Amino acid sequence: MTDRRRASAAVAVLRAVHRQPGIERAAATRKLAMTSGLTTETVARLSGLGLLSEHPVPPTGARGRPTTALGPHPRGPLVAAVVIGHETWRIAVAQLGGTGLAHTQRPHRRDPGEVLTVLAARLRSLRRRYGLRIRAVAVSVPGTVHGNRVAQAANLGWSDVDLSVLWPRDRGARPFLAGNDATFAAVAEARRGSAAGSELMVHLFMEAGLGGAVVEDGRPALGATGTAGEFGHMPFGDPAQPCRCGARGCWNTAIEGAAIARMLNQPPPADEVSYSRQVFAAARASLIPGAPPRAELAVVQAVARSVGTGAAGLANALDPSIITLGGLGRDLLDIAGGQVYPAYLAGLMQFRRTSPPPLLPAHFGGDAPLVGAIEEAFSAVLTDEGLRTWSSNRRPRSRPGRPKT
Amino acid sequence: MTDRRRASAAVAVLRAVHRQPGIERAAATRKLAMTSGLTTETVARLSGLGLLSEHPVPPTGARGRPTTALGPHPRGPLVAAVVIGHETWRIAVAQLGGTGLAHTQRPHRRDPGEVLTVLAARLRSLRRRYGLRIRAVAVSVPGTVHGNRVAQAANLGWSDVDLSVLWPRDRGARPFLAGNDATFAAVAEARRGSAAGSELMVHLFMEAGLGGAVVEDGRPALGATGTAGEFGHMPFGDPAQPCRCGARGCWNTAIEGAAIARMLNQPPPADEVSYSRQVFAAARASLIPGAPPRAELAVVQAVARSVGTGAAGLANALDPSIITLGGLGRDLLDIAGGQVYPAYLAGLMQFRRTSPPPLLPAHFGGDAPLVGAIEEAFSAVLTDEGLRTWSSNRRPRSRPGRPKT
DNA sequence: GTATTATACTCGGTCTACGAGTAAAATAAC
DNA sequence: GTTATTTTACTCGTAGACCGAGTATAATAC
Repeated sequence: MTDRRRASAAVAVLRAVHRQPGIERAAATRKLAMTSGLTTETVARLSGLGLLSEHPVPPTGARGRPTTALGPHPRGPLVAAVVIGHETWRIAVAQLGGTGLAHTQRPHRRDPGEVLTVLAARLRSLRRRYGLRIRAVAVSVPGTVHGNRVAQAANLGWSDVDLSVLWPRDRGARPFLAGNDATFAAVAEARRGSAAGSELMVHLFMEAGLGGAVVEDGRPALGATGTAGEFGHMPFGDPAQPCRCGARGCWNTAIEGAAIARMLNQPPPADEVSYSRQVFAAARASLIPGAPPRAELAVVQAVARSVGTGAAGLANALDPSIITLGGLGRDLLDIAGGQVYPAYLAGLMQFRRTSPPPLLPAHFGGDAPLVGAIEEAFSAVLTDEGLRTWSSNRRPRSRPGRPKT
Repeated sequence: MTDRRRASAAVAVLRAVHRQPGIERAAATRKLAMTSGLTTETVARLSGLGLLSEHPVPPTGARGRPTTALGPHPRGPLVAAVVIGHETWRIAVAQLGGTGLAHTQRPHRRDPGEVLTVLAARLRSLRRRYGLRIRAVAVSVPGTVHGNRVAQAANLGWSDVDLSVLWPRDRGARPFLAGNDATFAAVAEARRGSAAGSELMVHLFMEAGLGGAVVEDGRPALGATGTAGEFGHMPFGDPAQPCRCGARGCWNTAIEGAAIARMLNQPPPADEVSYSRQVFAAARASLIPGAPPRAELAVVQAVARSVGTGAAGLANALDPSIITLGGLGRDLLDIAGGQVYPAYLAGLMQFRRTSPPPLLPAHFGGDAPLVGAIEEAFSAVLTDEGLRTWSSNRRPRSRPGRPKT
């Protein structure tokens, strides 16, 4: 039968090392409730496979035989992460633990063909350089992603773009994941950011509009078609306001750049992300003592109240242990936390107010989608299946020495 | 290490039989991707343990050695389910597959002490009658449940009531689960109702207010504190309307009995559930051709639009494969489907409209919480741990014959 | 009757993890 | 300095679950 087991001890150890590089053997043994014998076997096997390395730890002064620290192997598995932003693209290669080995960032002109051609070339080059060490690729896009296609990316002006050209399938069938930037950002916060270790978190990612994700034990809720997390299209707004999505009263109509422009009696901006950033900067400037009051501040405060109320509604419905605000949401808390928090508390059901889920700024800024993409790529690698594939790739050269001629 | 495996083959077979009693051995073998040898071993073991029974199947006329059908064992494990409703309580005992062996329903006077005393006595009696065959108990309450306590149950007038008195812990530590009726109703629909087999469903359960749950692969999303699913307290309503929960603009303020009374310029009803039912009945009556138009119909239609719009918002955010409407929601679709569906479609993001998640009436009516409670109780039983407990309980009498004197 | 087909059963082998016992490498006590 | 204590690592026999190849069984088809 197709392997009915959960993560084997080997995968559990790899995941523990990925989550916390440098974790000590003895600590991992306890945390995973393993017997010391199993740890010995497992670590020996994983080291032999080139999956992790052991290092001595500096003496602690405590009694007992010293343990060792577990870290990524210098020739161990890697993942590639690609982030297509509204002005630049980024590529990174990361090893176990999430630390990067390579990183490139370039501006682009939003032409899908052009961008994908350049990125495909970069990925080919990485493939040549790292070979089979690259075990998975994740691509983040600021838009709606269905399978490997970008259905719609408003801020890029893309629609129905096939991303699978970036990573031709090879015999190894290495995982290729495409996803929404807000979802990846949420994963980043849940695994390594403000919500690290949380069982159930909600991330609200505010850039042009509002996106995000529910993340349970580090796994994002992707929905039936992979398009969950469009929180900006819940009817938390004014029912009279039409939204670009075709509905009315979407939360986004109280938050996104076009909404801010409307409230400021300005024409709809061409680049909403940059526009919102400017308005936020202006609002922030008027906070400086003695600075003249500006209309931008009042608008940002209105947005803040809307975000607070909506966050409370999500807390009521989903009962998360924590909510994080990313992207411009971090600035929002900074500039108008005095509006966000009261609105949040007021929107919570009475019984939730005694210990409300913390509403915190995200830990990551612009790196969030990249970190999340790396995490998701590793999630696809650190499985029993991934372990099998890695082992079988290495088996041919298991006997060290020159290849026979 | 503490058993790292997923459900063993034995548990997988038990779950398959529970899901589909009478499933054929050969079909189960294929469905679970088992080898025939493993099936032989597993079925023999489970039959021997008194967990399931084999029956010949009527000849199909097809070639090949005939298979057998798998069903619950006549002395196999049972669960008890208790449903406390706003006017009556119910208790049922069910065997593998969910079919009932016993069922009682009685009216009550909403006095917590009185109700719990009677229910505890009934459960003691069931315990005497069925002994250790009862492996778990689930209790459904129309209110907010934290652990084993009812935090608040508005329609019962209960607050801070401890349910654990119903089921004293014994050595076996048999699972005792308390939960919200809407959550159990959602599970019922997801496992055996309109959304049977769905990967990701959202259930909206409308009784006094709106509750429900997101159910993924049959498992309800309970939230960090077990109080997820309070969809009625998302701000989908008029921001000016105060809600009993302490917030403003809750969806409930457009839907619940008090809201309906307000819209009809009537005083707030004492029993909202009954009141809403009456209004719905009046609205339904005015649909009969030739009947005089009634204000109730317009109000129910307004409620319908609100439900449709909100359901769309949830679909946008959560991307379910199906949404079901239970409780009064079934009547709502019946009476005012012409308002629900257009509002639902209009509220969906453009790209979801080409194949929107079906919005269907629930399959179960008043039985939904009972069926869901039985399902959840069995979920707690059909695990490796549950299997171990059952086996160890039987081990003493493993050698058939009279007990030694 | 014999062939074909679908299913069930048998049994040796593998893999994972347990658990009890032993060894190693540090500090603490005398 | 030697011995005791503590913590961790390693060894090895055993148990359990499942695979997989081969065999047996019970039906229909020819």
